[in-house]
Amino acid sequence: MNAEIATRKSFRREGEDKRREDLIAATLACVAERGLAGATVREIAQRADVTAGLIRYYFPTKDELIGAAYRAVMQRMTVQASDALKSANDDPRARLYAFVTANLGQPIMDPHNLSLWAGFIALVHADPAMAAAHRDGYLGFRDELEILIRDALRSAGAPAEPRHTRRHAIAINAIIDGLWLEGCLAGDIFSDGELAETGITSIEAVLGISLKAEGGAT
Amino acid sequence: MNAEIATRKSFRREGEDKRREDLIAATLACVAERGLAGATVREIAQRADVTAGLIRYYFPTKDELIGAAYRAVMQRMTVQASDALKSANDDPRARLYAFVTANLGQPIMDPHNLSLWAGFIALVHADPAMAAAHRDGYLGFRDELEILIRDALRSAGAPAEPRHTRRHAIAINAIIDGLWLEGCLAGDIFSDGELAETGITSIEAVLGISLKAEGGAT
DNA sequence: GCTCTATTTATGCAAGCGTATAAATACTCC
DNA sequence: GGAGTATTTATACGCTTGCATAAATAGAGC
Repeated sequence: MNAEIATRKSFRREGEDKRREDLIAATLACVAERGLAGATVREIAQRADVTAGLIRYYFPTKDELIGAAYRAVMQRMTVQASDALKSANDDPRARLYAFVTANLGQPIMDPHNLSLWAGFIALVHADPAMAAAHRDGYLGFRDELEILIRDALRSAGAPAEPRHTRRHAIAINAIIDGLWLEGCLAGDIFSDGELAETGITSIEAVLGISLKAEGGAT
Repeated sequence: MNAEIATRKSFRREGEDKRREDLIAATLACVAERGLAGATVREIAQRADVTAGLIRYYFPTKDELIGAAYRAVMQRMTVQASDALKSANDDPRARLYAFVTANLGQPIMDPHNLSLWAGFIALVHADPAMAAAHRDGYLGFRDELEILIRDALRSAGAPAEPRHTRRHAIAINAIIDGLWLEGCLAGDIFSDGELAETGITSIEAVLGISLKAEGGAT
Protein backbone atom coordinates (compact mmCIF):
# COMPACT_ATOMS: atom_id res chain seq x y z
CA MET A 1 0.00 0.00 0.00
CA ASN A 2 1.39 3.36 -1.01
CA ALA A 3 0.28 6.91 -0.57
CA GLU A 4 -2.51 6.79 -3.07
CA ILE A 5 -5.68 8.33 -1.76
CA ALA A 6 -8.22 7.24 -4.29
CA THR A 7 -9.05 3.60 -3.85
CA ARG A 8 -10.53 1.47 -6.53
CA LYS A 9 -14.18 0.62 -6.17
CA SER A 10 -14.69 -2.79 -4.71
CA PHE A 11 -17.21 -4.96 -6.51
CA ARG A 12 -18.89 -8.30 -6.59
CA ARG A 13 -19.30 -10.41 -9.64
CA GLU A 14 -22.91 -11.09 -10.40
CA GLY A 15 -24.59 -13.61 -12.59
CA GLU A 16 -25.32 -12.40 -16.08
CA ASP A 17 -29.08 -12.53 -15.61
CA LYS A 18 -29.01 -10.65 -12.37
CA ARG A 19 -26.87 -7.90 -13.85
CA ARG A 20 -29.03 -7.48 -16.89
CA GLU A 21 -32.12 -7.27 -14.74
CA ASP A 22 -30.48 -4.75 -12.47
CA LEU A 23 -29.41 -2.61 -15.38
CA ILE A 24 -32.87 -2.70 -16.89
CA ALA A 25 -34.41 -1.84 -13.55
CA ALA A 26 -32.01 1.07 -13.18
CA THR A 27 -32.88 2.23 -16.66
CA LEU A 28 -36.57 2.17 -15.89
CA ALA A 29 -35.99 4.06 -12.68
CA CYS A 30 -34.12 6.75 -14.57
CA VAL A 31 -36.79 7.06 -17.21
CA ALA A 32 -39.50 7.16 -14.60
CA GLU A 33 -37.77 9.95 -12.75
CA ARG A 34 -36.49 12.25 -15.47
CA GLY A 35 -37.81 10.90 -18.71
CA LEU A 36 -35.97 9.16 -21.49
CA ALA A 37 -33.50 12.02 -21.73
CA GLY A 38 -32.56 11.39 -18.11
CA ALA A 39 -31.61 7.83 -18.84
CA THR A 40 -27.96 8.42 -19.63
CA VAL A 41 -25.41 5.65 -19.45
CA ARG A 42 -23.72 7.24 -16.48
CA GLU A 43 -26.94 7.83 -14.60
CA ILE A 44 -28.09 4.29 -15.15
CA ALA A 45 -24.76 2.91 -14.06
CA GLN A 46 -24.75 4.99 -10.91
CA ARG A 47 -28.21 3.82 -10.00
CA ALA A 48 -27.22 0.22 -10.53
CA ASP A 49 -24.13 0.87 -8.38
CA VAL A 50 -21.85 -0.01 -11.21
CA THR A 51 -19.45 1.92 -13.42
CA ALA A 52 -20.59 3.07 -16.80
CA GLY A 53 -18.30 0.85 -18.76
CA LEU A 54 -20.00 -2.26 -17.50
CA ILE A 55 -23.16 -1.45 -19.36
CA ARG A 56 -21.38 -1.95 -22.61
CA TYR A 57 -20.27 -5.35 -21.44
CA TYR A 58 -23.86 -6.52 -21.26
CA PHE A 59 -25.45 -4.31 -23.89
CA PRO A 60 -23.37 -3.57 -26.99
CA THR A 61 -25.09 -0.26 -27.38
CA LYS A 62 -27.29 1.96 -25.33
CA ASP A 63 -30.16 1.55 -27.74
CA GLU A 64 -30.19 -2.15 -27.03
CA LEU A 65 -30.51 -1.48 -23.35
CA ILE A 66 -33.37 0.90 -24.00
CA GLY A 67 -35.07 -1.64 -26.19
CA ALA A 68 -34.67 -4.32 -23.57
CA ALA A 69 -36.15 -1.98 -21.00
CA TYR A 70 -39.14 -1.32 -23.23
CA ARG A 71 -39.82 -5.00 -23.68
CA ALA A 72 -39.48 -5.47 -19.93
CA VAL A 73 -42.13 -2.85 -19.24
CA MET A 74 -44.56 -4.28 -21.71
CA GLN A 75 -44.01 -7.76 -20.42
CA ARG A 76 -44.46 -6.63 -16.84
CA MET A 77 -47.79 -5.04 -17.68
CA THR A 78 -48.85 -8.10 -19.61
CA VAL A 79 -47.94 -10.38 -16.74
CA GLN A 80 -49.77 -8.24 -14.25
CA ALA A 81 -52.89 -8.37 -16.36
CA SER A 82 -52.57 -12.10 -16.81
CA ASP A 83 -52.16 -12.55 -13.09
CA ALA A 84 -55.55 -10.97 -12.62
CA LEU A 85 -56.99 -13.64 -14.88
CA LYS A 86 -55.65 -16.44 -12.74
CA SER A 87 -57.60 -15.17 -9.77
CA ALA A 88 -60.92 -15.39 -11.59
CA ASN A 89 -60.76 -18.16 -14.09
CA ASP A 90 -64.20 -19.65 -13.84
CA ASP A 91 -66.72 -17.67 -15.85
CA PRO A 92 -65.59 -16.24 -19.19
CA ARG A 93 -67.42 -13.01 -18.56
CA ALA A 94 -65.84 -12.69 -15.14
CA ARG A 95 -62.48 -13.24 -16.76
CA LEU A 96 -62.98 -10.42 -19.21
CA TYR A 97 -64.22 -8.27 -16.36
CA ALA A 98 -61.12 -9.03 -14.33
CA PHE A 99 -58.84 -8.36 -17.28
CA VAL A 100 -60.36 -4.96 -17.94
CA THR A 101 -60.38 -3.79 -14.34
CA ALA A 102 -56.82 -4.98 -13.86
CA ASN A 103 -55.66 -2.90 -16.79
CA LEU A 104 -57.54 0.11 -15.48
CA GLY A 105 -56.26 0.01 -11.93
CA GLN A 106 -53.06 -0.09 -9.98
CA PRO A 107 -50.32 -0.92 -10.68
CA ILE A 108 -50.81 -0.90 -14.43
CA MET A 109 -52.52 2.45 -14.67
CA ASP A 110 -49.60 4.47 -13.39
CA PRO A 111 -48.03 7.72 -14.59
CA HIS A 112 -44.61 6.12 -14.60
CA ASN A 113 -45.74 3.43 -16.96
CA LEU A 114 -47.14 6.07 -19.26
CA SER A 115 -43.90 8.04 -19.21
CA LEU A 116 -41.98 4.97 -20.16
CA TRP A 117 -44.46 3.92 -22.76
CA ALA A 118 -44.68 7.34 -24.36
CA GLY A 119 -40.94 7.71 -24.46
CA PHE A 120 -40.61 4.47 -26.30
CA ILE A 121 -43.50 5.17 -28.61
CA ALA A 122 -41.79 8.36 -29.63
CA LEU A 123 -38.81 6.26 -30.67
CA VAL A 124 -40.88 3.72 -32.57
CA HIS A 125 -41.28 6.04 -35.46
CA ALA A 126 -37.54 6.39 -36.07
CA ASP A 127 -36.32 2.94 -35.06
CA PRO A 128 -37.59 -0.06 -37.04
CA ALA A 129 -36.44 -2.57 -34.44
CA MET A 130 -38.40 -0.75 -31.78
CA ALA A 131 -41.36 -0.55 -34.09
CA ALA A 132 -41.32 -4.31 -34.53
CA ALA A 133 -41.06 -4.83 -30.79
CA HIS A 134 -44.04 -2.60 -30.30
CA ARG A 135 -46.20 -4.20 -32.93
CA ASP A 136 -45.58 -7.62 -31.45
CA GLY A 137 -46.62 -6.40 -28.05
CA TYR A 138 -49.70 -4.70 -29.39
CA LEU A 139 -50.91 -7.63 -31.44
CA GLY A 140 -50.20 -10.00 -28.57
CA PHE A 141 -52.34 -7.94 -26.29
CA ARG A 142 -55.15 -7.69 -28.80
CA ASP A 143 -55.09 -11.40 -29.50
CA GLU A 144 -55.37 -12.19 -25.84
CA LEU A 145 -58.22 -9.74 -25.60
CA GLU A 146 -59.97 -11.20 -28.61
CA ILE A 147 -59.99 -14.66 -27.04
CA LEU A 148 -61.45 -13.30 -23.84
CA ILE A 149 -64.11 -11.50 -25.84
CA ARG A 150 -64.98 -14.56 -27.90
CA ASP A 151 -65.39 -16.70 -24.81
CA ALA A 152 -67.45 -14.08 -23.06
CA LEU A 153 -69.76 -13.71 -26.05
CA ARG A 154 -70.23 -17.43 -26.36
CA SER A 155 -70.88 -17.76 -22.68
CA ALA A 156 -73.66 -15.20 -23.07
CA GLY A 157 -75.07 -16.97 -26.08
CA ALA A 158 -74.14 -14.12 -28.42
CA PRO A 159 -72.65 -14.58 -31.88
CA ALA A 160 -68.87 -14.74 -31.80
CA GLU A 161 -67.61 -15.17 -35.31
CA PRO A 162 -64.10 -13.91 -36.10
CA ARG A 163 -65.31 -10.96 -38.11
CA HIS A 164 -67.24 -9.83 -35.07
CA THR A 165 -64.63 -10.55 -32.47
CA ARG A 166 -61.94 -8.79 -34.45
CA ARG A 167 -63.93 -5.59 -34.54
CA HIS A 168 -64.81 -5.92 -30.92
CA ALA A 169 -61.21 -6.49 -29.99
CA ILE A 170 -60.19 -3.35 -31.83
CA ALA A 171 -62.88 -1.30 -30.16
CA ILE A 172 -62.37 -2.67 -26.69
CA ASN A 173 -58.64 -2.40 -26.97
CA ALA A 174 -59.21 1.24 -27.77
CA ILE A 175 -61.44 1.70 -24.74
CA ILE A 176 -58.86 0.14 -22.45
CA ASP A 177 -55.99 2.09 -23.96
CA GLY A 178 -57.89 5.34 -23.95
CA LEU A 179 -59.03 5.05 -20.36
CA TRP A 180 -55.61 3.87 -19.31
CA LEU A 181 -54.21 6.97 -20.91
CA GLU A 182 -56.68 9.25 -19.20
CA GLY A 183 -56.02 7.64 -15.86
CA CYS A 184 -52.26 7.82 -16.20
CA LEU A 185 -52.30 11.42 -17.29
CA ALA A 186 -54.83 12.78 -14.87
CA GLY A 187 -55.72 10.10 -12.40
CA ASP A 188 -56.44 12.69 -9.73
CA ILE A 189 -59.49 14.09 -11.46
CA PHE A 190 -61.24 10.74 -11.39
CA SER A 191 -62.70 9.05 -8.36
CA ASP A 192 -61.43 5.67 -7.30
CA GLY A 193 -62.48 2.96 -9.66
CA GLU A 194 -64.38 5.37 -11.84
CA LEU A 195 -62.38 4.60 -14.94
CA ALA A 196 -62.57 0.85 -14.46
CA GLU A 197 -66.30 1.15 -13.97
CA THR A 198 -66.64 3.34 -17.02
CA GLY A 199 -64.64 0.84 -18.99
CA ILE A 200 -66.80 -2.09 -17.95
CA THR A 201 -70.02 -0.24 -18.69
CA SER A 202 -68.80 0.84 -22.10
CA ILE A 203 -67.56 -2.59 -23.00
CA GLU A 204 -70.83 -4.15 -21.94
CA ALA A 205 -72.61 -1.70 -24.19
CA VAL A 206 -70.34 -2.47 -27.12
CA LEU A 207 -70.66 -6.21 -26.70
CA GLY A 208 -74.32 -6.08 -25.80
CA ILE A 209 -73.86 -8.45 -22.88
CA SER A 210 -73.38 -8.17 -19.13
CA LEU A 211 -70.00 -9.02 -17.69
CA LYS A 212 -71.28 -9.84 -14.25
CA ALA A 213 -71.21 -13.63 -13.93
CA GLU A 214 -74.75 -14.90 -13.61
CA GLY A 215 -73.76 -18.00 -11.68
CA GLY A 216 -72.36 -15.72 -8.99
CA ALA A 217 -68.90 -17.21 -8.52
CA THR A 218 -65.78 -15.49 -7.16
CA MET B 1 -13.30 43.79 -50.79
CA ASN B 2 -10.26 41.93 -49.63
CA ALA B 3 -9.03 38.37 -50.05
CA GLU B 4 -11.39 36.82 -47.53
CA ILE B 5 -12.94 33.67 -48.89
CA ALA B 6 -15.67 32.97 -46.40
CA THR B 7 -18.55 35.35 -46.92
CA ARG B 8 -21.09 36.10 -44.32
CA LYS B 9 -24.50 34.59 -44.84
CA SER B 10 -26.91 37.06 -46.32
CA PHE B 11 -30.27 37.25 -44.66
CA ARG B 12 -33.62 38.93 -44.68
CA ARG B 13 -35.34 40.34 -41.66
CA GLU B 14 -38.70 38.73 -41.08
CA GLY B 15 -41.63 39.72 -38.99
CA GLU B 16 -41.66 38.27 -35.52
CA ASP B 17 -44.73 36.16 -36.16
CA LYS B 18 -43.41 34.74 -39.39
CA ARG B 19 -40.12 33.76 -37.79
CA ARG B 20 -41.75 32.08 -34.83
CA GLU B 21 -44.02 30.13 -37.13
CA ASP B 22 -41.11 29.10 -39.30
CA LEU B 23 -39.08 27.97 -36.33
CA ILE B 24 -41.99 25.97 -34.97
CA ALA B 25 -42.60 24.42 -38.36
CA ALA B 26 -38.93 23.51 -38.61
CA THR B 27 -39.09 21.99 -35.15
CA LEU B 28 -42.07 19.88 -36.08
CA ALA B 29 -40.36 18.76 -39.24
CA CYS B 30 -37.32 17.66 -37.26
CA VAL B 31 -39.40 15.79 -34.72
CA ALA B 32 -41.40 14.18 -37.45
CA GLU B 33 -38.30 12.95 -39.19
CA ARG B 34 -36.04 11.80 -36.39
CA GLY B 35 -38.02 12.07 -33.22
CA LEU B 36 -37.65 14.52 -30.39
CA ALA B 37 -33.98 13.65 -30.03
CA GLY B 38 -33.44 14.79 -33.60
CA ALA B 39 -34.79 18.21 -32.85
CA THR B 40 -31.54 19.89 -31.90
CA VAL B 41 -31.11 23.60 -31.99
CA ARG B 42 -28.68 23.36 -34.89
CA GLU B 43 -30.86 21.03 -36.90
CA ILE B 44 -33.92 23.18 -36.44
CA ALA B 45 -32.01 26.29 -37.41
CA GLN B 46 -30.66 24.68 -40.53
CA ARG B 47 -34.10 23.58 -41.60
CA ALA B 48 -35.44 27.08 -41.06
CA ASP B 49 -32.48 28.42 -43.06
CA VAL B 50 -31.27 30.42 -40.14
CA THR B 51 -28.29 30.24 -37.82
CA ALA B 52 -28.66 28.55 -34.47
CA GLY B 53 -28.21 31.65 -32.42
CA LEU B 54 -31.37 33.19 -33.76
CA ILE B 55 -33.51 30.63 -32.05
CA ARG B 56 -32.51 32.01 -28.73
CA TYR B 57 -33.59 35.43 -29.86
CA TYR B 58 -37.18 34.25 -30.22
CA PHE B 59 -37.25 31.48 -27.65
CA PRO B 60 -35.25 32.05 -24.46
CA THR B 61 -34.71 28.36 -24.13
CA LYS B 62 -35.08 25.32 -26.26
CA ASP B 63 -37.75 23.92 -23.98
CA GLU B 64 -39.91 26.92 -24.72
CA LEU B 65 -39.63 26.27 -28.40
CA ILE B 66 -40.56 22.64 -27.85
CA GLY B 67 -43.51 23.66 -25.73
CA ALA B 68 -44.67 26.12 -28.36
CA ALA B 69 -44.40 23.39 -30.97
CA TYR B 70 -46.49 21.08 -28.81
CA ARG B 71 -49.21 23.65 -28.41
CA ALA B 72 -49.14 24.29 -32.14
CA VAL B 73 -49.71 20.63 -32.91
CA MET B 74 -52.55 20.30 -30.48
CA GLN B 75 -54.16 23.44 -31.75
CA ARG B 76 -53.79 22.31 -35.32
CA MET B 77 -55.54 19.07 -34.54
CA THR B 78 -58.26 20.88 -32.64
CA VAL B 79 -58.83 23.26 -35.50
CA GLN B 80 -58.97 20.44 -38.00
CA ALA B 81 -61.60 18.67 -35.94
CA SER B 82 -63.58 21.86 -35.53
CA ASP B 83 -63.45 22.47 -39.25
CA ALA B 84 -65.19 19.17 -39.76
CA LEU B 85 -67.99 20.42 -37.55
CA LYS B 86 -68.57 23.45 -39.69
CA SER B 87 -69.30 21.29 -42.68
CA ALA B 88 -72.13 19.46 -40.95
CA ASN B 89 -73.72 21.75 -38.46
CA ASP B 90 -77.36 20.91 -38.82
CA ASP B 91 -78.25 17.79 -36.88
CA PRO B 92 -76.56 17.30 -33.49
CA ARG B 93 -76.07 13.60 -34.15
CA ALA B 94 -74.51 14.33 -37.51
CA ARG B 95 -72.21 16.78 -35.83
CA LEU B 96 -70.98 14.22 -33.34
CA TYR B 97 -70.61 11.78 -36.20
CA ALA B 98 -68.53 14.26 -38.15
CA PHE B 99 -66.38 15.07 -35.15
CA VAL B 100 -65.57 11.45 -34.50
CA THR B 101 -64.78 10.52 -38.07
CA ALA B 102 -62.64 13.61 -38.47
CA ASN B 103 -60.55 12.63 -35.48
CA LEU B 104 -60.20 9.11 -36.80
CA GLY B 105 -59.14 9.98 -40.31
CA GLN B 106 -56.56 11.97 -42.18
CA PRO B 107 -54.87 14.26 -41.43
CA ILE B 108 -55.38 13.95 -37.70
CA MET B 109 -54.73 10.24 -37.45
CA ASP B 110 -51.14 10.38 -38.60
CA PRO B 111 -47.96 8.72 -37.32
CA HIS B 112 -46.18 12.04 -37.23
CA ASN B 113 -48.77 13.48 -34.95
CA LEU B 114 -48.39 10.53 -32.65
CA SER B 115 -44.62 10.86 -32.57
CA LEU B 116 -44.92 14.45 -31.58
CA TRP B 117 -47.61 13.78 -29.07
CA ALA B 118 -45.79 10.88 -27.47
CA GLY B 119 -42.57 12.81 -27.25
CA PHE B 120 -44.30 15.59 -25.43
CA ILE B 121 -46.25 13.27 -23.19
CA ALA B 122 -42.98 11.74 -22.11
CA LEU B 123 -41.87 15.20 -21.06
CA VAL B 124 -45.09 16.04 -19.26
CA HIS B 125 -44.10 13.92 -16.35
CA ALA B 126 -40.96 15.90 -15.64
CA ASP B 127 -42.05 19.38 -16.64
CA PRO B 128 -44.94 21.00 -14.74
CA ALA B 129 -45.46 23.71 -17.34
CA MET B 130 -45.82 21.10 -20.04
CA ALA B 131 -48.15 19.13 -17.82
CA ALA B 132 -50.38 22.14 -17.42
CA ALA B 133 -50.39 22.76 -21.15
CA HIS B 134 -51.40 19.20 -21.72
CA ARG B 135 -54.17 19.14 -19.15
CA ASP B 136 -55.70 22.27 -20.61
CA GLY B 137 -55.74 20.72 -24.03
CA TYR B 138 -57.21 17.51 -22.76
CA LEU B 139 -59.98 19.11 -20.76
CA GLY B 140 -60.77 21.45 -23.62
CA PHE B 141 -61.19 18.54 -25.95
CA ARG B 142 -63.36 16.65 -23.51
CA ASP B 143 -65.55 19.64 -22.84
CA GLU B 144 -66.14 20.14 -26.53
CA LEU B 145 -66.95 16.47 -26.82
CA GLU B 146 -69.32 16.58 -23.87
CA ILE B 147 -71.35 19.33 -25.47
CA LEU B 148 -71.62 17.40 -28.69
CA ILE B 149 -72.73 14.35 -26.74
CA ARG B 150 -75.30 16.25 -24.76
CA ASP B 151 -76.85 17.74 -27.86
CA ALA B 152 -76.86 14.41 -29.65
CA LEU B 153 -78.57 12.70 -26.71
CA ARG B 154 -81.19 15.42 -26.46
CA SER B 155 -81.80 15.28 -30.15
CA ALA B 156 -82.50 11.57 -29.81
CA GLY B 157 -84.77 12.10 -26.87
CA ALA B 158 -82.39 10.39 -24.46
CA PRO B 159 -81.57 11.63 -20.96
CA ALA B 160 -78.65 14.04 -20.97
CA GLU B 161 -78.00 15.09 -17.41
CA PRO B 162 -74.47 16.19 -16.50
CA ARG B 163 -73.71 13.08 -14.51
CA HIS B 164 -74.50 11.05 -17.60
CA THR B 165 -72.75 13.22 -20.13
CA ARG B 166 -69.61 13.41 -18.06
CA ARG B 167 -69.29 9.65 -17.99
CA HIS B 168 -70.10 9.41 -21.65
CA ALA B 169 -67.53 12.05 -22.46
CA ILE B 170 -64.87 10.13 -20.57
CA ALA B 171 -65.73 6.89 -22.31
CA ILE B 172 -66.05 8.32 -25.78
CA ASN B 173 -62.92 10.35 -25.38
CA ALA B 174 -61.20 7.08 -24.56
CA ILE B 175 -62.63 5.42 -27.64
CA ILE B 176 -61.44 8.22 -29.87
CA ASP B 177 -58.01 8.38 -28.26
CA GLY B 178 -57.58 4.65 -28.29
CA LEU B 179 -58.56 4.23 -31.91
CA TRP B 180 -56.49 7.23 -32.88
CA LEU B 181 -53.56 5.56 -31.20
CA GLU B 182 -54.12 2.29 -32.96
CA GLY B 183 -54.47 3.99 -36.29
CA CYS B 184 -51.36 6.11 -35.85
CA LEU B 185 -49.26 3.20 -34.72
CA ALA B 186 -50.37 0.63 -37.21
CA GLY B 187 -52.64 2.24 -39.72
CA ASP B 188 -51.61 -0.23 -42.38
CA ILE B 189 -53.23 -3.21 -40.71
CA PHE B 190 -56.65 -1.58 -40.89
CA SER B 191 -58.73 -1.09 -43.96
CA ASP B 192 -59.72 2.39 -45.02
CA GLY B 193 -62.27 3.91 -42.73
CA GLU B 194 -62.39 0.82 -40.57
CA LEU B 195 -61.34 2.61 -37.44
CA ALA B 196 -63.74 5.49 -37.96
CA GLU B 197 -66.53 3.01 -38.55
CA THR B 198 -65.57 1.03 -35.49
CA GLY B 199 -65.54 4.23 -33.48
CA ILE B 200 -68.99 5.26 -34.62
CA THR B 201 -70.48 1.86 -33.95
CA SER B 202 -68.94 1.69 -30.49
CA ILE B 203 -70.05 5.17 -29.59
CA GLU B 204 -73.56 4.47 -30.76
CA ALA B 205 -73.57 1.41 -28.54
CA VAL B 206 -72.31 3.35 -25.56
CA LEU B 207 -74.81 6.16 -26.02
CA GLY B 208 -77.62 3.87 -27.01
CA ILE B 209 -78.59 6.06 -29.95
CA SER B 210 -77.94 6.15 -33.66
CA LEU B 211 -75.71 8.86 -35.03
CA LYS B 212 -77.18 8.77 -38.49
CA ALA B 213 -79.39 11.81 -38.76
CA GLU B 214 -83.00 10.68 -39.14
CA GLY B 215 -84.04 13.75 -41.06
CA GLY B 216 -81.54 12.79 -43.72
CA ALA B 217 -79.54 15.97 -44.03
CA THR B 218 -75.94 16.29 -45.30
C1' DG C 1 -29.14 59.04 -48.40
C1' DC C 2 -27.91 58.75 -43.31
C1' DT C 3 -28.64 57.05 -38.87
C1' DC C 4 -30.12 54.10 -35.73
C1' DT C 5 -31.72 49.90 -33.91
C1' DA C 6 -33.81 45.46 -34.03
C1' DT C 7 -32.54 41.47 -36.05
C1' DT C 8 -29.25 38.12 -37.52
C1' DT C 9 -24.71 35.91 -38.00
C1' DA C 10 -20.53 34.02 -36.28
C1' DT C 11 -17.75 32.08 -32.88
C1' DG C 12 -16.74 29.93 -28.75
C1' DC C 13 -17.35 27.59 -24.36
C1' DA C 14 -18.35 24.30 -20.83
C1' DA C 15 -20.86 20.27 -19.98
C1' DG C 16 -22.53 15.92 -21.04
C1' DC C 17 -22.99 12.27 -24.19
C1' DG C 18 -21.90 7.33 -25.96
C1' DT C 19 -18.20 4.53 -26.81
C1' DA C 20 -13.50 2.45 -26.78
C1' DT C 21 -9.79 0.26 -24.36
C1' DA C 22 -6.43 -1.09 -20.96
C1' DA C 23 -5.67 -2.24 -16.33
C1' DA C 24 -7.36 -4.34 -12.08
C1' DT C 25 -9.73 -7.72 -9.57
C1' DA C 26 -13.02 -11.36 -7.86
C1' DC C 27 -14.06 -15.78 -8.47
C1' DT C 28 -13.35 -20.82 -10.55
C1' DC C 29 -10.92 -24.76 -11.12
C1' DC C 30 -7.29 -27.73 -10.29
C1' DG D 1 -3.24 -21.86 -2.59
C1' DG D 2 -1.88 -20.54 -7.37
C1' DA D 3 -3.07 -19.77 -12.22
C1' DG D 4 -6.34 -18.39 -15.38
C1' DT D 5 -10.34 -16.06 -16.89
C1' DA D 6 -14.58 -13.66 -16.93
C1' DT D 7 -16.11 -9.66 -14.99
C1' DT D 8 -15.55 -4.99 -13.50
C1' DT D 9 -13.23 -0.52 -12.96
C1' DA D 10 -10.93 3.44 -14.61
C1' DT D 11 -9.72 6.69 -17.93
C1' DA D 12 -9.89 9.07 -21.97
C1' DC D 13 -11.36 10.42 -26.63
C1' DG D 14 -14.17 12.60 -29.99
C1' DC D 15 -18.61 14.57 -30.68
C1' DT D 16 -22.71 16.98 -29.92
C1' DT D 17 -25.41 19.70 -27.23
C1' DG D 18 -27.59 24.12 -25.39
C1' DC D 19 -26.33 28.54 -24.37
C1' DA D 20 -23.67 32.92 -24.26
C1' DT D 21 -21.74 36.94 -26.46
C1' DA D 22 -19.76 40.10 -29.75
C1' DA D 23 -19.74 41.68 -34.29
C1' DA D 24 -22.29 42.60 -38.57
C1' DT D 25 -26.17 44.17 -41.21
C1' DA D 26 -30.91 44.90 -43.22
C1' DG D 27 -34.40 47.84 -43.21
C1' DA D 28 -37.30 51.62 -41.03
C1' DG D 29 -37.68 56.48 -40.14
C1' DC D 30 -36.24 60.94 -40.84
